[in-house]
Amino acid sequence: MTGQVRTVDGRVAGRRGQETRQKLLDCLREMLSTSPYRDVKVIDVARMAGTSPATFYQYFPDVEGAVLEIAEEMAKDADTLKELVAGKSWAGKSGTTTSEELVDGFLAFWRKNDAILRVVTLGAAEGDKRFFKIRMTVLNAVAKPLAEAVKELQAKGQADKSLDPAAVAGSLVSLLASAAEHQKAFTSWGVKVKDLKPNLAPLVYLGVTGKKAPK
Amino acid sequence: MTGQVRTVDGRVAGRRGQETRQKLLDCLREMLSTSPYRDVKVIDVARMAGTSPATFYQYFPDVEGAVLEIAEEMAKDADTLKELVAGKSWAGKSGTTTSEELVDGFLAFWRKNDAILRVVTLGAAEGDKRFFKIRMTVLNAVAKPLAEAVKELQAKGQADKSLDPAAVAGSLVSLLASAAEHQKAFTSWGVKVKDLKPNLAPLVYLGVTGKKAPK
DNA sequence: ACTTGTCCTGTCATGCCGTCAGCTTACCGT
DNA sequence: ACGGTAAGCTGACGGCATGACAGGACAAGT
Repeated sequence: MTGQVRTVDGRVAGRRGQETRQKLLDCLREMLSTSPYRDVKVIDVARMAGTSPATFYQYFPDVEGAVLEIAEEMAKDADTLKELVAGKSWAGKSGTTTSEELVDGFLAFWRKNDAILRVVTLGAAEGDKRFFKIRMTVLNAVAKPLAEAVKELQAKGQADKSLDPAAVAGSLVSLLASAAEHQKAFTSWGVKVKDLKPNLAPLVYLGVTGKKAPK
Repeated sequence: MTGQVRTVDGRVAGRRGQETRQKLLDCLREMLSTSPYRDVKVIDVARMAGTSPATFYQYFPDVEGAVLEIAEEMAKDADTLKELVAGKSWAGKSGTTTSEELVDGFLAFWRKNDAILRVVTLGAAEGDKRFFKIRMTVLNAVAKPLAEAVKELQAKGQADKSLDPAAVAGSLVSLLASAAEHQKAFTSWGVKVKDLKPNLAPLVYLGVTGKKAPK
């Protein structure tokens, strides 16, 4: 179903080939987290993988193509983020717990994938549809269930109905993404990294429920 | 005092030189808004400016150096953002107006400079101190006075004192920046561009005052 | 050992990078 | 008007990355 892995010139990749391919992806990932995206060169990736540039071009059309591969892998992984929101309660103190766990889980995911997410974010901002779609997959993993939660609270009359649930959820997820990507900014505002969660969680709670977080 | 403009090899730039330099910057700016950052080449900028690559290198060490120049210019411009918050009232309905004007002004600024801000954001995320500083200058133009406003409200007992004003202000500014940079994301959530302001403004109000926005 | 298809790399044409020497142009004092 | 001086620009060049291809190495089955 998922079609075998293929080289650029159409051959199917065997065991050894897939290993090489994977090694190239791993090295590229490593490279992305140590050099500016603009400076990542095929030749460096190939060197690090102990192979030649020609080999790289056998498996990927260019650096961007390989980056997309890594990004898609990560997007699959983002599915686990759904469970941070789906089926969770926002009532009273358990709502506080929910928001804290959401912030924590989201920040952890971003931190784990920060290098690739940086590139995805850039690509999306530049209007590249493929990167945009990947970014939306990640954000939606949280935003969709979050919007559902807001809608339910509104239906129960426990939240401000004048707000669009999708907009609220989207805003909160954007906030989390931005905070995760630029943690250093908060540090320079005097907010220590370990204080990030206690400061963001009440805002999430506030956004979802429209009420101050209970003690 | 502000030292004249100098070429890379130390000559002082005269009238004609400054014109060329400026033309190169303008073309680079244009280029950034039409091509992915990774694909912006010195030779293209030079061609567009009707000059040669060698001339480019006379005024800038490399593409990044020229980008920094553009970014610094923009950062100066960001000073006007202060007035969106400084001295504004958050009481009752005038608070609604304040938050709406803030959202509007901020989004407009970001839209106007989106290409260069994209690169600045990337550079900052990659840990480049020069880009980080520029980004903070822009964000602080809003975040600092906003934190002041929150602090004052807290002092008057009109806002939740358990939250760090700097963290709240930083979060809200991050949210605005993220929303501005990824307006298309909201569109894909079914939030039209013109609905962005009415949806973000109440959140800002909510974040600052801790209360639901009045009608 | 031979065949077959996968896998890798040497090599090459092309194009961008970044530098330098040297030519042209503008400005200034006399 | 004229020459001197510094600013301004570019052609040319070595170096390196890109991307394509053909051919050799290798593994597996017969």
